[in-house]
Amino acid sequence: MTPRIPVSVDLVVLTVRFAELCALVWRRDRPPYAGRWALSGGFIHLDEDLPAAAARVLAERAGLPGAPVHLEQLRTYGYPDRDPRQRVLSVAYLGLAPDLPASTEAHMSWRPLTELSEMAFDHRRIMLDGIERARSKLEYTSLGAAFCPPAFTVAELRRVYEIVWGRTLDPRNFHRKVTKAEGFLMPTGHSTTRDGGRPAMLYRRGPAELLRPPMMRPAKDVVRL
Amino acid sequence: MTPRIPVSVDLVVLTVRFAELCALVWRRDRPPYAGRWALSGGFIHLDEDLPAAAARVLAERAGLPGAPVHLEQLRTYGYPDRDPRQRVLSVAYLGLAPDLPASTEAHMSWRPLTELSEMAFDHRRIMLDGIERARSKLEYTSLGAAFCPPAFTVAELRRVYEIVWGRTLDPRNFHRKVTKAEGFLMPTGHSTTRDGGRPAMLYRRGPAELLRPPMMRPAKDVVRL
DNA sequence: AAAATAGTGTCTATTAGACAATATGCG
DNA sequence: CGCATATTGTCTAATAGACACTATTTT
Repeated sequence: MTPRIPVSVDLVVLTVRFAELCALVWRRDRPPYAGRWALSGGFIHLDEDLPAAAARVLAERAGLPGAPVHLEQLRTYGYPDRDPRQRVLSVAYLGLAPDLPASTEAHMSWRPLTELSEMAFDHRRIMLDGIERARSKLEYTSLGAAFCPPAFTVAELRRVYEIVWGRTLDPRNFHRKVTKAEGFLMPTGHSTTRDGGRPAMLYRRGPAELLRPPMMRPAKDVVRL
Repeated sequence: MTPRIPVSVDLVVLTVRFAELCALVWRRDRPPYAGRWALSGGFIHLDEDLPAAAARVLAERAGLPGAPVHLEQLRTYGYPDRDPRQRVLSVAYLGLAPDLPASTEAHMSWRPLTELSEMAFDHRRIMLDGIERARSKLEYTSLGAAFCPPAFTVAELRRVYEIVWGRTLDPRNFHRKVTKAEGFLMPTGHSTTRDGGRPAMLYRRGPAELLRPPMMRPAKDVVRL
């Protein structure tokens, strides 16, 4: 007889708003961990693929149906006591989103990391793993643009990097790096003054997914979480 | 009622032998997929942590108890039809091992990739994901040494890189890179002539896990699998 | 000595890091 | 104009890629 285990999908959905890295969470209203912040999650259905379950949780539980969120599998958490009621295996997904309104209907809200020191279950560990994945993916992929609106300026992209990495970056060197990286940015032909000052060119995400050579975080930030 | 699913752990254990990248596999002797190569795996026990399950499968099913194998979680595969008998969720682990004898008792053998074009279930996809993980980890970590014996020469480490990446590397530039990388190699004070020619210094793995800046694969190999 | 492999050095191209100067909007 | 931000450019340091040379063993 093979042991069978309940399996859930939990989502670490990150965005950048008000110059802070925020996660999409809700406040539990019943035990266990009543009053603590929790990631959105749900049990997978018996005939459901994992990416489909993640998309469903994003739409139904996280309240972001159809939103342009980059979703990728993060890792699986299976420590037997992670849920005190019963053993639950959790396949965590990482979502990177532009600054979208949180669904009040789904009781979700964006909270900066500083407010999330106490979370339900092992959700803080999962969230920290997601943040570290996001930080390292900005180094060697073009995923930083997933935090931006469809058309964005180089400075807006730079602020994403600065906030996710927690370091200021030289605007001129950053500009050189991303505009010279083949396929990272596609000019839209338009510009905007929404950031003040001289109008900035607007770009869309290009087809390139990898950044070669990578843009390394300044060494100070390489410390483990 | 929450749906419960059987969960297995499958192991992609890789090594370098006879100048080839090899995976540890066994030949299935019953349906489904009778006669095909399969990864070692097993169902997780009800009270067992995932790393513990992976270690147990490595010892009992893969026949490598106590062997110095680097194990890390790879990813989770959950497509409903991946096992035709019943839905099984598989948490895959990647193992990197030195050239160890395969256990005949466990009916395991090391097979080069070229022999593994047809495998049971989705094991080829899992194995390819493991290989891609290994290839990319060689770029930015010191894990190449996990394929080597406890004491090894720079040339032996270089051959690991060459075989895993499928590219020849310049011996002098490689030597400079790894010997100047802080904490990658620790001199043992001994040397060996087992590779012929002038005696080579023997090193042990150093404490560093990350290689900064990374050693990038030549661009030709960056293509997706 | 010849062959084989290890290890060091040198030159150059590329890239990152620091920083100056110019451009173009707005109030 | 004066201010804010964008964009281009320049100089320098670090690193990678290409390649020559010397060192130390075995046969």
